[in-house]
Amino acid sequence: MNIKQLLTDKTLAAFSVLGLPEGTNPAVTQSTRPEFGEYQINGAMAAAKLLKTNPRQLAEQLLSTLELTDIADKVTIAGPGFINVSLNVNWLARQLAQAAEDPRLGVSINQQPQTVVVDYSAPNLAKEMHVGHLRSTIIGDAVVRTLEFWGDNVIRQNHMGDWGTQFGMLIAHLEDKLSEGVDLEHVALADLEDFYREAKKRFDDETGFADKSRQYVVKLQSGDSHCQKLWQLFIDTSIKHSAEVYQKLNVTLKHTDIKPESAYNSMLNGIVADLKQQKLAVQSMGALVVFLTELADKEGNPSPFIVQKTGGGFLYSTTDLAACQYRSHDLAADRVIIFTDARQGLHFKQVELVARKAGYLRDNTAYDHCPFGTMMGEDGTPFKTRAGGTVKLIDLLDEAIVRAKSVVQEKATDLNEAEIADVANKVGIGAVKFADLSKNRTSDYIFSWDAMLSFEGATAPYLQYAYTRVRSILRRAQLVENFSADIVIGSAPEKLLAVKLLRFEETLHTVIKDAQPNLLCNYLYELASLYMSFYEACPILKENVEPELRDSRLMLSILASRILQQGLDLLGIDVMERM
RNA sequence: GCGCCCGUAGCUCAGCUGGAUAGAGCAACGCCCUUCUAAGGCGUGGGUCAUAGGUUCGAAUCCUAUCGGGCGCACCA
Repeated sequence: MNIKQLLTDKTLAAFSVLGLPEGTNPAVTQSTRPEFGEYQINGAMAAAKLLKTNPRQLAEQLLSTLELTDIADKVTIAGPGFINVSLNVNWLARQLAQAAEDPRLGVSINQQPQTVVVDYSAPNLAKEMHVGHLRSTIIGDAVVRTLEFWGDNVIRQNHMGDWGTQFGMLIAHLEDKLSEGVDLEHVALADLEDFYREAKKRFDDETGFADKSRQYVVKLQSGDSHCQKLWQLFIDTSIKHSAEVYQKLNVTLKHTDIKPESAYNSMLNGIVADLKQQKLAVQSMGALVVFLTELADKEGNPSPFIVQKTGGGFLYSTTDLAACQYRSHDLAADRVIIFTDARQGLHFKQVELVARKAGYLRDNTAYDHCPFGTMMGEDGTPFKTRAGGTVKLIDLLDEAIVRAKSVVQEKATDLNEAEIADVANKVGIGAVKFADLSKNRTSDYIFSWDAMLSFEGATAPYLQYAYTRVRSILRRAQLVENFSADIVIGSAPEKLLAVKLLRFEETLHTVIKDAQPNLLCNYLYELASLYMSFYEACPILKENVEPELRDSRLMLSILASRILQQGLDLLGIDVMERM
């Protein structure tokens, strides 16, 4: 059930009867204040402006034409031409009854599924995952889960960085270590982060090492078997690390979703040859470049986009073009969504321009780069540890779980050790994810241990707690299988909760359209909050509650718990029965 | 220099295609556990929506300029 859509359709029908031009925006929105009902139709004012008529009069015409019998109790005109709709409680109750019978909780299923390729997480395999990978990984995963729930055909692609220049450096360093007789598995690759730091130091300081590294890249990319064998060791180690992180983070990415940069290697020569042949790419200062006049500066200097380095090497631009070709043509994607930080905005703009011109992206493939902000420290400067290094993601998650455990032990009195461990895990991970997912900012993202691991207010634990409260009631009620009862909405908290429950689908659509899970976070928080108010104000299992009223409230509780669980699951956050 | 993103309560952030009196959480201060889990609820205080113009019935939202912050602009990804 999508109330907003329903009212939009009704308004459009009325517009059509009134002879308003096609495309007039009904502008149906959720009401801004309780006294304005639940929805308001603002389209009359804009339409009146267009037709140069009196908005109030047009609103009155619209009102007499609108067919909202049963749906609305009261439809009134206010101010310059607002139309306020107050929904009928019996109608609401019927919609809720339908949602309760539906495994999809009343959310309709996509009638025209699209093939959507979602590129997310994409860690650099030369290092361990650090906090900078958090956003792409969990935002991408939430959007993927939501798209799948809606019914799209989703193809996850973990565009792992396994082919870059750093691997030359790592291989060169590893080779030296091996010649010193170091035990490979246990020493050299035990801590990829340390290993990377050592190699980087040599790359920067040691004469000759950088050149040697570059030679190794060329050897690797041209298929040298010895180099590939060493390279494979890094890849395997690193993928193992990332799998651990994904599991701990409750992220759906699997080994089969990995489509790393190296997977496009065989396409790169062809891409470059084709760009030359199409006269899109030209030689410039030794490199092969596509000049983009669309992105020229004020003096008319076009923006350069290098597709092949001096000396013949390929770069990520080449790989991303190949990825466009593969996704749009081979996978037949209707939409490609890429989650990376905002610093790559220009790059993806360039990729899309070139890919469209060259035909690597079909016209009917949407290409959505969804950026997010750089991680900042609490002082507003780029985020680092006190020692000046990066924070490993796995360490962050472990700390979250430890902190959660101490809170759980303090608050939960009747849980055994195993239950405490389980709750701590779900609360800690949930808190980290919710803190991040609930933010919309595309610029600065301020990282704060305290904010992230605080378990009060608008946080995952609040939602999880709301869920356990509902479940506790449902357990006590000892409901029979397939319990069902009439829903009667008699009080304000019940109506507020009812309307919110019926806005689940509406919310999911906005999440999908803009690839913004924070909208789902807001919704779930408001739902939990309204349930908490309902819980305090509307007794259920207490004495002197009429059986009909009790059963109706149980129905509302069942729906609330199911939507909370489903919504949190779309965010990749688990719930539990007790906490 | 050019370009992109951003500036909303003390702090962290919402605010959907322009709508009515700009909302949450944290922090502060009251109240509410013999009664369905107090990780909770109810209430109070807190705002020149960076600034200045413009567009219009109506602007936090759109346009222009300025100031402030972040980031990006040729062989890293």
